[in-house]
Amino acid sequence: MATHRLRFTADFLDPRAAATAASHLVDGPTATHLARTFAALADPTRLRLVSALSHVELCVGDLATLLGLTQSAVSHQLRLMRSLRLVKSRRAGRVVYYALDDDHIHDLFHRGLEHLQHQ
Amino acid sequence: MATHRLRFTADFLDPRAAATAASHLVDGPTATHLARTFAALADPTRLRLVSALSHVELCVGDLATLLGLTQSAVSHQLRLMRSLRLVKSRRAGRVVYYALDDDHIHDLFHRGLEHLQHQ
DNA sequence: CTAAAATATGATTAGTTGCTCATGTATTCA
DNA sequence: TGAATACATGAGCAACTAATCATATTTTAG
Repeated sequence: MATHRLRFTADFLDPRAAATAASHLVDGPTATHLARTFAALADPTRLRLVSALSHVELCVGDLATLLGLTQSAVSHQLRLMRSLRLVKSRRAGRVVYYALDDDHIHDLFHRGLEHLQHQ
Repeated sequence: MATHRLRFTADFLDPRAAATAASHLVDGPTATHLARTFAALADPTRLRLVSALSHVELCVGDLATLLGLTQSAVSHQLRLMRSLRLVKSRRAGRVVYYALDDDHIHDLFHRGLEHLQHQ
């Protein structure tokens, strides 16, 4: 949580508040990493894929039919989601089944939904 | 959570799995709305602003100094964050103080951090 | 009233993104 | 082996985004 030490010689209007803020400020690399995690959930298609896969695994074609998208669009998104460890794949013959890789993702997704309903 | 009724005459490879997925699939508008929430946290600068404001309010200039950004860049982000109800502002003379508008946002932010550390 | 300080905002731009289209790869079946 | 099925992928494009630069607005001090 704490960042590198700061010189408060810079003229802050409120040095005390700035010091408090600084002690909680996340550093750049951490912020970038965390931003990538949220960015993974910052797209309607990916959110719908997460919700579809939240209780059952599905193959690419069925996901495409379900969401009303082309197979290509879904496959591109799944590749991205796999690189981000959101989903994992399992091959069965010529069919590839996708499932959530991690409960945490579904948890974040659910927290987000709760946040929506609570306002 | 449940979406509109689906015709399963479409040839799903696995109709049972598809029906299960459909019952959990979020609809388009909800997904779009939720995506906007996550998108608000999908930027390193906004995440750092949230962390800075997590325990204290700060004025625009001090936020800019703290993050090492221009006043303009910070002001633009704060305007966006205000429109998304992430932060609220309070004017005191010619200084405008910003604070988190909602505990839920800090909660989501924290959940995300936990997710990072847990892998 | 005027200058200065603090913040807000419009225009522009480089970078990113999500989809489509065409094509490539892998696997099964006749 | 060859056709068909399921999925993956590269190129290209339109839409979006976050920063910069210049300028406008608001408020205080003199």
